[in-house]
Amino acid sequence: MMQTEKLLQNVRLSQTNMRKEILDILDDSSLALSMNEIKLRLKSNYNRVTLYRNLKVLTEKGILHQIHIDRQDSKYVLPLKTDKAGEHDQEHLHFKCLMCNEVKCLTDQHPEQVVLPEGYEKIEVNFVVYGICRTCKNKN
Amino acid sequence: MMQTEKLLQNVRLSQTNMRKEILDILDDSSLALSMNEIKLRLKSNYNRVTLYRNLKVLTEKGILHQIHIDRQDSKYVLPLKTDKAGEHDQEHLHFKCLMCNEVKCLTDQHPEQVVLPEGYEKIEVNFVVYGICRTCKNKN
DNA sequence: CTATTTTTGCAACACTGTTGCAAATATTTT
DNA sequence: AAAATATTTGCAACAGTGTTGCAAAAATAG
Ligand SMILES: [Mn+2]
Ligand SMILES: [Mn+2]
Ligand SMILES: [Zn+2]
Ligand SMILES: [Zn+2]
Repeated sequence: MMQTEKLLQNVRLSQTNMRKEILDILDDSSLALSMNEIKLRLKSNYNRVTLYRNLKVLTEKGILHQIHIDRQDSKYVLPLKTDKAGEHDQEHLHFKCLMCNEVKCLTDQHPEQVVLPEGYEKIEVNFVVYGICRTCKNKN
Repeated sequence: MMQTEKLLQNVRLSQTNMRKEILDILDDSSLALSMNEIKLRLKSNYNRVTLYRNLKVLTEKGILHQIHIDRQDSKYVLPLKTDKAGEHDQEHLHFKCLMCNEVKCLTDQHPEQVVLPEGYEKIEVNFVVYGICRTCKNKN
């Protein structure tokens, strides 16, 4: 069980049911989840705008990390997952399987440091590899 | 002037006005352009669905390359630009300036080869770096 | 417990994605 | 070049996400 209360407290956000559920859902999931996948796992029928606003604020506060898969897909992960603390500390790639659509963080490899042109400043990165996962490959 | 006719011919797509304009617009642009930025540069008022379908089919045929910036932004480039032929051949990073929102292909650097877990197959990559460009940096 | 602050749900609108279908246009065949 | 065929376009329509304003509800501070 994760200390959701602590996470919210640290960034001075109220402890609401939806927020605690979102964090629990992501803590339990081994995959990055979309807004809709999170919505389907919520216990009650919350409003979609509220979910949108909560994912947004949790991302802005740095509690959640948003992966931009493509125009119609974006996924969220909880870097401080109970069983994975620390793995997310460095830049890493993400993998989206084009058959099953699952998204995984490839935290065991770290891309070399990005070198930008003179005068450019890096703030954040979004690295996604698209392909076929092992499970899907073994199915056909 | 680019051989738009050749490009379309090669993939057996009809030579329509919109398609030729799209290719000309991207050939002229030093930046990756969004659907809307392309729409604004079109000579006549084409239908947005048609533009969407053309960008889609041109991307599927491999003539255009689509960069997934984030959930509300995706950009298109013409890798075979008249003055840049070949630069796009290898995997490369893209840079989005969070102040001016411009997106550039960083074709002079190539990230090291991606290594995936055993059994995974890579099909495509999408690497985006967010930050501040030199121009914007010099403004403040 | 009360006052204050924050969050929620709802309505409303914007934009992109997506499909079906008939009309228009491009290509192929005679 | 005209007719036949294949492809593309524009329009209507709907879906999903993003986004804001605002009043009601819930959480937090005093
Ligand atoms: Mn990640
Ligand atoms: Mn590029
Ligand atoms: Zn898969
Ligand atoms: Zn800039």
